[in-house]
Amino acid sequence: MEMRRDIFQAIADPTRRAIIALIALQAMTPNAIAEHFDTSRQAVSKHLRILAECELVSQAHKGREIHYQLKIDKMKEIDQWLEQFRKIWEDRFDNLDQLLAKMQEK
Amino acid sequence: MEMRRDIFQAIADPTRRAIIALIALQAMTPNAIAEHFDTSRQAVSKHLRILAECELVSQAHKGREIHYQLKIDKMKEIDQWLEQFRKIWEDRFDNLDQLLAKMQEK
DNA sequence: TATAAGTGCAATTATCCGGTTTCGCAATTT
DNA sequence: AAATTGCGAAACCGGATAATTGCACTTATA
Repeated sequence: MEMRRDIFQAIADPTRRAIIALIALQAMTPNAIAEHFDTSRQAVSKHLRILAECELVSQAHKGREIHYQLKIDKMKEIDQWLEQFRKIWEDRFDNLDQLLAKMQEK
Repeated sequence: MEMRRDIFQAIADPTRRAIIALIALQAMTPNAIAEHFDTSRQAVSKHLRILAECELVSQAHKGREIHYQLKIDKMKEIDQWLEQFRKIWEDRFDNLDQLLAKMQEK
């Protein structure tokens, strides 16, 4: 029943996106994270589990606390997927640029 | 009716991501798109409906055919969301860069 | 040692999602 | 006019999801 998750599914949930942003700069415990949302600690824990399955977070155990932090490098996968589209919209921008240049010549 | 969808949910499904890539450069009909997948035309139609709800595709009616094309600009929304993380990983790269520079000084 | 705090896991439930099948409608072809 | 083609909508189904609740385990504190 361990479903194969990927990073795109991970960021589909708005709460998960908020968590990702929250722990991007500094590690946080599940309890501390849960305080930022209108949901239970267990629900946050589940989200963290999903993020961990996608290797999007790292865990640092300190006594009975567990500090979660975003593995920022993993986010580059989204960036890489976007690359194909970025090429297109940049090309179109260039074309528009050239068109404007031609119009100015006349 | 369901205004509950956003672009992140749209790209969560792998088939939808493939459709997006397929119609990024040129408009295609549902039938033509469906030929690229191991699924029915109706299923593709459902995906296109979801993409349309997110304003990710444009429709051009030609007789009884409907040509769908990706609204590439909408993809920039993902890019904008990534911006916050791009800053972080670029900063870390800079730090690493400076660290390497210092090490070479000695 | 007894209690409290921090956490993960299991069971439950209501909802959502993606697919198929069937159907109806409009545009084209014969 | 009749048959075909292209399409979306509705009904349905099995599996996935997200949230809650209850519990068990470990670590810290009284």
